[in-house]
Amino acid sequence: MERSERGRPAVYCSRSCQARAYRQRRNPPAPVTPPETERPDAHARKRRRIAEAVWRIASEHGLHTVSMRKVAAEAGVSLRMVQYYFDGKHALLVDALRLLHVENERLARARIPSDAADPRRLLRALLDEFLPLDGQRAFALRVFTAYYARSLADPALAAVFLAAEHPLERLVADIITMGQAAGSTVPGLDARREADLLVAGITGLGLDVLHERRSLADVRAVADYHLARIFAVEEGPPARSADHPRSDPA
Amino acid sequence: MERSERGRPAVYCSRSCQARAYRQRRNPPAPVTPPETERPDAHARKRRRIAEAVWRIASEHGLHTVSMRKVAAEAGVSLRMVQYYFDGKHALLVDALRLLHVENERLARARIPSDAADPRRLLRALLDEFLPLDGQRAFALRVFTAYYARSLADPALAAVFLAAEHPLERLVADIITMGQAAGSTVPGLDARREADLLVAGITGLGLDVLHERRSLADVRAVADYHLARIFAVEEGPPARSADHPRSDPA
DNA sequence: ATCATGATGATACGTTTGTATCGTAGCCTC
DNA sequence: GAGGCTACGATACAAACGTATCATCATGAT
Repeated sequence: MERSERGRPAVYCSRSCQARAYRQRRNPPAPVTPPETERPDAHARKRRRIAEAVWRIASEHGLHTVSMRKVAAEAGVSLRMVQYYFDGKHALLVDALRLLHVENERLARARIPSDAADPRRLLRALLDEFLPLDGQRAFALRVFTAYYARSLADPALAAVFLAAEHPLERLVADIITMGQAAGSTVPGLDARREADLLVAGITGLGLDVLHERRSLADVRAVADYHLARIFAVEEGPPARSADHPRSDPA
Repeated sequence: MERSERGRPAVYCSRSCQARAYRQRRNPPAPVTPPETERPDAHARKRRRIAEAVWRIASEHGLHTVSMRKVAAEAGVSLRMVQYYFDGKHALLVDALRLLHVENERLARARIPSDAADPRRLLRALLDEFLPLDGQRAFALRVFTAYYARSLADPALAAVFLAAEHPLERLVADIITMGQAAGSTVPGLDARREADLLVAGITGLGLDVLHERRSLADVRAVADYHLARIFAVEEGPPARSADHPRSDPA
């Protein structure tokens, strides 16, 4: 019959405290964060701040070093707060991945030029999103990589990747098809197959850059080669945006 | 001056035991496993057996769930044995990765046909090594993926990948070059760029298969498309070398 | 016969980790 | 002004983890 075997020992301050504790013990389901999506301001900001701490730790020391206490310290809040805003460690990891995903999509969407005039240039900008071209993209790439590996053994994480990343190859394929329609591509292409290998390949090469197994210039040269292979050579000015192995780490 | 604060408390069985303990305490460096590469039989077999347990746990539940005790249980040995044969947890992980690498290279080398007659067929066989075509390859791919992510934050693991995997793109490039010399490829190719995207892309697509984000047939279709793009279309019989997933979970 | 050594069992320590409370302060509403 | 709710602090605890011993039993050298 012992009510509490763990946690702080029960030395009730008053009858009212004891009564409230008893009541809360009776109906455990979710008095915490019931709205889940409302409370548009402070609540979401706190969650985001804690999630950012998860990202930083995962990016710098790996996902396996993420603990509730480290996250709390990194976010500058108490352990209790991490528990309060997230439903346990697993939920924290899953939610942090979700948040990173929407954040990343927001940033990417802002970075690629919306003037869809030149399919080749558009495709180039899109593929650049998978390369660690700046600190932010390298950061996100590291975190995603850590999560990706973990998702092989965690269906909840896998679901986030599944739901999120899929239409990307289709987008690339659409851009190539657009180029085909405009007659600016080499004839006889299979847009879907080209898109599939491009996306998977550039992603992998981006990881190689993180690993310092390849230089960024090298990867961009590979991308340029294949873009030139797909699209008929044109583009009057050389348009070499960053071909020189300028070595721009970070 | 207390000699032992941790571990089993010192209740010496005899003066000789005490003397030995004292001596061992004085010179800590490596009385265990000093030969490191000799003792060709039993020692290496035990290490291998323990490493296999690491692989299995990493493949099934992720690298972050690997603990010394779990490894011991999975390998059917005592915790002490894992400590004895490996120098702590980190060394266990690193060595297990090294062993998996040599094992995988051995298997791959045995699988690809050594008759280097047809470059296209040879390349196809080589790329197949990165796809989870059977239980063994899927298994190894899962483990490597887990390690790869961790290696982003662990230089010792990164070193294993760096030293190991690099000449692979060069090999693919050489095969393409071989095809170019034989005149069986489309003109105007850059063998290195083609090899870089092929290896990175097929690897990434293989991961998609593990994630069940793609079907194996889909990935092989992508590979076939690009092989056909690189090599002039020929090959009378369809020449499907190993389509049936024979499922050999070694 | 003694002793060193390698392999293995047994056990315990100190720390970290996830989680479970209990308590309180500030609202807001009746 | 009593009671409910949310946000937060403080604390505690069991389990797991990495590691550090000590003990024992072979076997082979001295």
